Amino acid sequence: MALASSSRDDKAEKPEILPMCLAKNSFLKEFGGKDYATVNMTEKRYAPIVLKKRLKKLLKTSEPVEEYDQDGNTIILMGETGCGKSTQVPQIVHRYLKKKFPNTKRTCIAITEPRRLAALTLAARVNEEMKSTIEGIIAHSVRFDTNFFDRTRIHFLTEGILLQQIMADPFLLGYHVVIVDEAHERSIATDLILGHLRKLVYYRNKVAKMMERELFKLKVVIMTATGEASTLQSYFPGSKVLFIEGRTHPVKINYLSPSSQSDDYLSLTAATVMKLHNELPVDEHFLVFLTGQEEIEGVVKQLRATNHHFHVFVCPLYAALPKKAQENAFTIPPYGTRKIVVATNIAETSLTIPGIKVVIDSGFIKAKSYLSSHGLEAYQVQHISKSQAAQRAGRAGRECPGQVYRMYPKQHFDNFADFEEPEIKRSNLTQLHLMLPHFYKIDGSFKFMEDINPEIAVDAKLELEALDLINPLQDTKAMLTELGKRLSKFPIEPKLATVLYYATARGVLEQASSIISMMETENLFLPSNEDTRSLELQKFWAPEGDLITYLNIFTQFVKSKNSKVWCDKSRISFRAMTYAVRVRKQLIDLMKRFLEEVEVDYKPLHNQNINMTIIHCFGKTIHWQRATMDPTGKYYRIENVQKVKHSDRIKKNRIWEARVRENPGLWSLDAPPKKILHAKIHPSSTLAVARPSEIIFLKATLNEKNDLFLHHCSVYDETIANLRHSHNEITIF
DNA sequence: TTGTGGTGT
Repeated sequence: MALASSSRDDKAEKPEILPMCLAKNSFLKEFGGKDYATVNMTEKRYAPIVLKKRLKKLLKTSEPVEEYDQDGNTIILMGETGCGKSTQVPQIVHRYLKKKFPNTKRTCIAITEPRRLAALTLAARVNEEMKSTIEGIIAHSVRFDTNFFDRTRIHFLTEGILLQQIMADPFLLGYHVVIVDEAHERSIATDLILGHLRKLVYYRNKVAKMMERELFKLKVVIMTATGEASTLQSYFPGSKVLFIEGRTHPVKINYLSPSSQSDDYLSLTAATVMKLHNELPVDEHFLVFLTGQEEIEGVVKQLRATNHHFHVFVCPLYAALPKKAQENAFTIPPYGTRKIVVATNIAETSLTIPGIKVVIDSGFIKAKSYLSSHGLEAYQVQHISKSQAAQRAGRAGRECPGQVYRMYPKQHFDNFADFEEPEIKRSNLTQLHLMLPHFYKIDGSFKFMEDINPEIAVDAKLELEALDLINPLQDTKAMLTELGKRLSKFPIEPKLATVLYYATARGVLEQASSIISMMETENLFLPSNEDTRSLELQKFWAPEGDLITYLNIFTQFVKSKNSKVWCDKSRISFRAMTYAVRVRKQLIDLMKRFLEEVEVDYKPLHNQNINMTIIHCFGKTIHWQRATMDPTGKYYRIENVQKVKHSDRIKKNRIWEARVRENPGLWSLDAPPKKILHAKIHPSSTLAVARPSEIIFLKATLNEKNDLFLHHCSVYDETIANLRHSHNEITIF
């Protein structure tokens, strides 16, 4: 790895990128500062308790801080993918710590990854490279899978796990160095972690200086793709920036000539693939980037149907495709055959396909966006960013020099945004706002790298207020209600956590957690033709709708003793079911733990339909997600004013009628309606055909064609709505 | 009458 350094003062200068072999020393020089190798602290034992005490004392007496000066303790490490930084930097840091603190019982490095698979494979690879014979020195932690020990020195974990650890211990006393990998991906978790670390580095180092204990320092390494450094650098004032040389091969870029451009990028892409297939050597495999399943299947069909089919091996690749079919893309095709992988952005970051020499880039991506005017997440086809185009092109140069064919002219590329919008700007932030008070704990402040969109924040707070999880009149740091505090640690959406709480009070925790864990799975059903699907579904189908159908499927899976054979026969994903079982156990365990100090009254349900009770728990919690059918058979939202028990502010902002303004496709909340936009029950729902007159839904999405679809639907008529329970509500103190 | 990609002590 090769590094060059730059400080705040010479930002304008183009950084020098040095060859690989000099990397280690320059990194260590920056990492250890001047006193590297001269400091030899002797720590008899690891002493986090002392550190915690001093940190608390410091925070009690410290003045508000304008700028969290990193004082050289944060390093921003920029380098292309494939430069080896994810495996090398943790080892370099590990050896540095060992040398610097030779008598310390234990030092530990955390490395966060956005994806489970990366955390698992990197830990395995580093373990192999270091030839470590003691189990657990290098460990991984992802949900449901950890091999972390007290003796662990290098800990690869997902961002989600580190967030949970921050909420449990904001000072991260178990770590001496935190490395944030793939920071450029800017997931919501990345943004929270970076926002926390910039404060923590400041305070940990202040205490370390006061106590003259090097060991109490926290150092942070932010590893990111090459690109704009100034945003990160000003967010971490006093940080060092280093550049690492890449290990990828050159990729020749071919743009579409302006004369051949067309609105129909699909036909253009398919035609280009066929043309290139006829021109290029057959052992140069293709990777085609499109936006979604439907497009991909269409193009795949087209490519397979041509008379070239003897020489092409066409593989679709998208997340919903069963694992078995996905594996085709990773195989070596028959001799004399060209492999053509047609993929979504799953192949952009998550999966690396061997043997690719040519990339065909449509220039489009299907991405989530948040429509704050009506609190909906929408999926829309958009232009990619320049950095995504580079990322896609890079896929052609993993093993040898390659080329990319961009289905857009250079002039279009020049108009692309530099980077994609970070997830925090295009998502519902309800769950984030429930976690946020934990991040104010250190010194009562928190600032994101880029401010949250205020409309999105208002939406999130209103929903949390409606759920009684926050008190909006309080400061952010003290905003959570007692219930909110408890539910903030559940790994599910706040509204689902609240459903779980009500379900517990009514003695149907087990059933509600089954249903919720089923909703957490993706791609539950294996592909099958429509006729067999409806036959199979009959076995589980519940007249009440999707929620009880999920419960039936779960119950029968458990009855089958979690059998894969049963799953295959029922055209249900075994992977999804196994996942649901684990999520369910986690939810029940968490709920039991949080209710330990609370009296729960589990009265048996008598003379009452248990399914109605379960549905009532959902409907009562999310009463603003009720919808009713109009005479034309389409759905719109209803509001039941009597049931709105929270503040007037919410009533004003959330008159949940499905109306639309001039703008087609918008589900207006409060503006005078000009035109009513109707929602449809999503075809995957068991109620899509029956279409009962009154329903609740757990999710609404807007697709590319402006169809507003309701998901996870259940019948919810007046009988259920007015259900009275003899059970006591849980009171939480 | 249909689903970009991730993630959670």
